[in-house]
Amino acid sequence: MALSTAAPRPFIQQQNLVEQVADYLTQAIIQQHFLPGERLSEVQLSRDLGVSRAPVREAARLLESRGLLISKPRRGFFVRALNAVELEDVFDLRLCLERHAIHRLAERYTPEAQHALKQQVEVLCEAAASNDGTRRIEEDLQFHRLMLHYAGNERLLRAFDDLTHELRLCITLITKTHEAPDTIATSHFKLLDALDSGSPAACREAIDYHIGVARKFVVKGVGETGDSSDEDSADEDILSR
Amino acid sequence: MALSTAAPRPFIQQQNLVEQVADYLTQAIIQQHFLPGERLSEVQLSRDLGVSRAPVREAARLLESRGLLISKPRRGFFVRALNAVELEDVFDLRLCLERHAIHRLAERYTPEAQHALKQQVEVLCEAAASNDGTRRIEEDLQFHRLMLHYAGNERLLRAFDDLTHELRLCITLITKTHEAPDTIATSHFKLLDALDSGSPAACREAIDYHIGVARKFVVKGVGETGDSSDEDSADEDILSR
DNA sequence: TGCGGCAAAACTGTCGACAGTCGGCAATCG
DNA sequence: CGATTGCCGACTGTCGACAGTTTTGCCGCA
Repeated sequence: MALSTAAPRPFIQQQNLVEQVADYLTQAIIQQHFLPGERLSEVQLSRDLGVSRAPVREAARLLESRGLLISKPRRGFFVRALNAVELEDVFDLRLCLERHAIHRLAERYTPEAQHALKQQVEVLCEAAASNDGTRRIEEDLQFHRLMLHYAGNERLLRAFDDLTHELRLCITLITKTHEAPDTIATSHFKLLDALDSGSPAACREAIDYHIGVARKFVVKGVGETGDSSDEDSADEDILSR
Repeated sequence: MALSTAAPRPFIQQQNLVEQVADYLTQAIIQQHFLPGERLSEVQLSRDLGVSRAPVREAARLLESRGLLISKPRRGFFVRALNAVELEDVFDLRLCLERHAIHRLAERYTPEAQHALKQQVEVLCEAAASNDGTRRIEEDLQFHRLMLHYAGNERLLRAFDDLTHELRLCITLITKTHEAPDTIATSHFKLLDALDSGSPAACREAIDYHIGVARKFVVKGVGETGDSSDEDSADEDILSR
């Protein structure tokens, strides 16, 4: 577990078309170039991107597994639209994961982890002062990702990453109702303090407060806006194992 | 939210080729027809199943997102092999999810949920008496799935389902070291009692004990057997956001 | 003017094919 | 005899095409 900071990747920049298309689609979705509920035409995307339909389909499947798209048989792919309930569920799960992570982290709080988190808070504060709302949120998420990482459970981290993908679905909504810069800073400093104290109760309280504030801001922003479109599905595939 | 116990699937046999291939691959993997670490040839699968490579590729991507396969660029798909650490992580995350779920469930414990869970425990006891190890585990998982379902968070349920897919990866290992039939029964009755009591502490204690026992059995079964093959990956894609 | 039905267009699901790449094997050189 | 290099086979990544289905737009009719 050395401090592998440098990325060993960019020897040659030959990544799959699938990944490229997936990245493009992800960016397009979170920047709302494709609106929630909108249908994505495979052929049109193929034409626009200058590739065939196969990579587009596979990229779309990838994004479906990440919760950014939804496929309906014989109908194609649609941009996922989170309604208020689904968003509440997302934050509830996030609370579940982060509670667990911060407890684990408190048990194995190395100086390395402490340093990395403090540094990220500084970056976060810097970003918070800027006007780039997306960057603010990304740095915020990165701080939490670091927490999950140093919690020492790869699978837990993956579950968190899956969640953040869905969170990014309504990132533009979040930017509008995000906390004030100084609130962000103090809120994260509280997390650091709780970790320094090593008290499980303090950690839980800090993370509960933190997620609670974020949830309040986001859910407030959604309201009735991003409702799940024309879903006629009452409760379909529930319990089908 | 009616009690839809029966599987609503097999109405018409005409589901996507992708799903059919995915189901076939899933079954083949958990029945160890494909061994962990084994490479899957797309063309061979296409020939064997009588379909073209496109559905096979998409199904493989689906299973990759579920953690059953791993794709290496230009190399193809390989059956995922969980090592001891990864399995520990899986059980740690499962504990995290189920703790949260049982707390939520205790807060909204309806007679309907109570009835469904009791019924499932009966099915489970019946299965436990049989010799079908796979069925025992499936009914066990189904009980927990019901708990997650009645916890009232769809996203939480999805995270759990993702986990169980990975759990099924070593289902044959689990069957060999699974708990004794009567132990299974009492262990689940304890969960029901804790829920009936409505005490968060009791719920937490019951679920911790329950998962802990399961973890012990499974991890013991893995030991050095299912190690992650020739993974030269020290710590690659960590922290690459 | 509004509505229902029909035909055409567009789209998805699936297929076979081609090119670039990777791994293994053999021949060659030190 | 061991290591290196070039070649060959197999396979993946990508493409264009076809069939069946869904959607759309138009036309006739009330």
